[in-house]
Amino acid sequence: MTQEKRSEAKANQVPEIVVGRLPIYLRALAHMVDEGQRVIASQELAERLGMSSAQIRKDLSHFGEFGKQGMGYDVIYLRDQLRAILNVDRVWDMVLVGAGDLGHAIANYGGFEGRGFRVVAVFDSNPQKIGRQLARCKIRDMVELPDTVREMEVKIGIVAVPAAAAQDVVDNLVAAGVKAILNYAPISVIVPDDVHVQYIDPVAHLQRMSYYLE
Amino acid sequence: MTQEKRSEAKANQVPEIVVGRLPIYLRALAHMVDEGQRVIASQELAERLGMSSAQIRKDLSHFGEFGKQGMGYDVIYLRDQLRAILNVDRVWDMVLVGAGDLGHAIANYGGFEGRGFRVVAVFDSNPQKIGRQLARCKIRDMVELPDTVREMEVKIGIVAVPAAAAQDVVDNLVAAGVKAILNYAPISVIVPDDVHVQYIDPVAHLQRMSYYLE
DNA sequence: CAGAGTATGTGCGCACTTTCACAAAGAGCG
DNA sequence: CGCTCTTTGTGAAAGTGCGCACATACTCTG
Repeated sequence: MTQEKRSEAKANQVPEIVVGRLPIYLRALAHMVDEGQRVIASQELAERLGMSSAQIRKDLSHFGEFGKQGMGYDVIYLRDQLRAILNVDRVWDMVLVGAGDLGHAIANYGGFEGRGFRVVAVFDSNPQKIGRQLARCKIRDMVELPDTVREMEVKIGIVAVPAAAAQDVVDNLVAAGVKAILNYAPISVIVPDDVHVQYIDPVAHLQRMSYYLE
Repeated sequence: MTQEKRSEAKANQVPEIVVGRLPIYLRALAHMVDEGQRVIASQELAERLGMSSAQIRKDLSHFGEFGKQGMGYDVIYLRDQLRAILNVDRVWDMVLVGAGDLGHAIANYGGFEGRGFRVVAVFDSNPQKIGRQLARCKIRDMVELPDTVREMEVKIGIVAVPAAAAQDVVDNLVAAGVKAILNYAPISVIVPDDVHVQYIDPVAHLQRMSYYLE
């Protein structure tokens, strides 16, 4: 039954908002493993995350029963289950487009490793940059993008180009078969229904908070 | 009436989820201004952002009446109104804690300027780094943080330190009077009710998408 | 092994969000 | 100026999400 529930989860349409919280739980659990904590109650996890324990339990219940009544959750077990649910019990290859300052920071970011992702190719359209080394990758010409993405069967793209170029880059990635895009350009892009986009826009977050300031 | 509505907006508790969408609208409008578009209908804006036009209209209606029936919205006017609502018709000073790779990337990020924010001070606890120049700032010792934040009356802090140090840094910022924190460390932190926190965790966004992959 | 204590998983109702759909308001044209 | 066309702003309806509260199940102690 638990197994059945887990495999049906995607068909059963787990709410997006729930999926969005799973990485938060996973992040917290990973730290607890580091700290040597073996067991955690939804109550305590909730306090750490500033949310209600019922929400955590209900979120997890979409995917199965992971806790032991009277005890709580085995930290390592739950972490591994969440990794499996989120498909990060493997490593996903990503291509990075844009080798400017931002692209450099992303390529050198140490936080991907160990959490399920890595950059395997970098592209830029500036001839000055093409051929240079960036982290473990040689910077390639944008025109090579379609072939590379297809050959390597990459499903995730990171966009780190100026806003004006972002939609164009996204169209290229989508045409090449990419199904998930992490967009650092401060602009909303349009993609087909079967492609996912997430935005990294620190300024948008800051503005959200500045509303409440003063 | 419009004016009244605007000034009452904060007391009237505009839903957080609405406030969170305003920066998205502002971002899109800023681009339209650049592109020379003068007028926009909620319909067209909605298509660009992949949402419903009714939602845009209802969101804006929390703050006043900005459109002209039969015409749509004056792009520049609406942009300026949103800037005022979000309090970014001024420039907010921010302190950055952490001068590692990530801190460097943030300090050199050109996207803050022009959208209402700037970094005015950088701190690190590593004696090797203290005193060095980073962007326009000299890196200061963490022990100077409380005095500096208070003297400069800074209300926003950016955390770019390892996860293990994040809660400690946040506590320091809060004690010094910071009311908004942008946290790049991949860990949830605890703050008093009157302090706002937003998280930048690219991996969390990636995991959210990898759930749907394969 | 029984009884006390603890924490899960979930049905239910409330609250919040989104969408629908339309009256009202302005633009433009003849 | 009146008629048509467009698009806003918004009540009301539909749809989602959240937390309470409790039955259930497991642990631990004596």
